[in-house]
Amino acid sequence: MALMQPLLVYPDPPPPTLVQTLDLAGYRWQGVPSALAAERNEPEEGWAGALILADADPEGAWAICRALRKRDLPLKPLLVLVSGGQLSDLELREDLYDDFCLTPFHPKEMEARIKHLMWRTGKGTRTELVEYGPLVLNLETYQAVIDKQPLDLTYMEYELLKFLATHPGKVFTRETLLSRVWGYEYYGGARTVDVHIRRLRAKMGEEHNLIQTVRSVGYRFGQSRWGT
Amino acid sequence: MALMQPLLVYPDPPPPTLVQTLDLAGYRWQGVPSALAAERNEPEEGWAGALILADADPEGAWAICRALRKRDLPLKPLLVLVSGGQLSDLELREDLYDDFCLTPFHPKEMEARIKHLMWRTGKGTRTELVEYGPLVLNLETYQAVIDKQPLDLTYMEYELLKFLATHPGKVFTRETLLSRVWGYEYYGGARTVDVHIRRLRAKMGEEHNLIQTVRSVGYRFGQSRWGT
DNA sequence: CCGTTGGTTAACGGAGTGTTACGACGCCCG
DNA sequence: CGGGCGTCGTAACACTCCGTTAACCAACGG
Repeated sequence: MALMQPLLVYPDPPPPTLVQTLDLAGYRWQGVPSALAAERNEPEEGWAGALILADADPEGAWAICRALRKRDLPLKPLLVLVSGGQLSDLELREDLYDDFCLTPFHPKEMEARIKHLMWRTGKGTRTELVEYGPLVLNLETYQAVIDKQPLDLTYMEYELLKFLATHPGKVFTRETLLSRVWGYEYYGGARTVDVHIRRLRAKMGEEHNLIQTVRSVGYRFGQSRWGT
Repeated sequence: MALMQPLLVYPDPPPPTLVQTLDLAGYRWQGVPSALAAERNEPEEGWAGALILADADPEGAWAICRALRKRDLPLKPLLVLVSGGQLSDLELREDLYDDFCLTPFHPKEMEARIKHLMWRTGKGTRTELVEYGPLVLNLETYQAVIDKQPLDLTYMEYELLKFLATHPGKVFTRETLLSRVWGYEYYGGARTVDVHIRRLRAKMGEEHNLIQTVRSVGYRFGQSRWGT
């Protein structure tokens, strides 16, 4: 059961039970203490996937997930380990993980999940696209297209639009957007969101009002899947 | 908290713990005893996904999975429930399921898996709804619909209607409404409530008198639920 | 250095909200 | 039967708050 590329594991060092499970299953792996280290220690062949323990240090764990997802190759099989009490944390972070496993975990279950995850992404759909009406986001190339015409978006604009477009219809407060798009510990004026929304609207053209403002609440992307 | 399409569940009837979990989470579901029944009883909207219990009758369960996968629309979110001893069974059947869960399961884990599966496959996510007769409030999108036609409500109108609709039949004094909808330490004229009630009634149309005034007391939403 | 990107601030306009005034209706009591 | 009183519906008005917008500044990276 040899794996060409190593698994990324957070934190470093991982707990003994996890080490034992991975070694017994024959996986190559490497612990990393931070997002920066993950980037720096990345092997030339790249990571085969990531295994993030979130029960001890949830904040750091989700930060890592976000960092990994925002990389040039956001498509890593990403498995998070959470405690039972953290199940509710998963709800608003659907996009940050591919699968999860409860701690304490059954070694066989962990192994099965890793295997299935590899299988899924191996034969997987390479077309990582987000589409909504005339808008298409290519998550691999970081390009946006509307009405078949390329959009020139900056990094933040792209991230904001991506987040909104992956949750169509849902209303988000500025605070939520700041925490989910900018980062959890971000502290800045809420008007920042307004301005970025405005720039997005300007670049997308006035003909499609894909982003609607819900007064006294926040912003919403697209129509509710629901209407009519 | 409703799902447009029902979940397919095998076997029929499912064990009580599963029934309870699904009902508590607010999912529509339907048990089917066989692959044939699954095809025959398929609702017009189709299945939202499948939940296959494999611990009691593995043979039958995998047969169902195979049948579902071979259909014209093979890509259903398919979740299998297996016991710890069956983990090795998963290995050779990677293509027959999208996710799995160990029995006995944690209700919250099951709910999280279903939700994540729905999200992954892009199918409609479970939306939090408040429904009463012809009125539907979508709490995620801050949209209101009556007789399948969208209502354009302001923030306060929406909040007031939401509060009333979540307590159908109950009478609230203006003071109570002011404190529960506007805020606890709100101090303002009681006629404020009247005006908002009026605007709500106007926007909802005169044909449904969903909001009734109880003279000298306050307002009530929906029909009173006095027995007789 | 200059150009790009991200974030802040302040002014402006307008939708949303609360108040007031007045008329209509019902109820009690003479 | 008919005032008088309290309650509710309605419309108009004024003000507050919120979102938009533009301009400005800071942090980069070449």
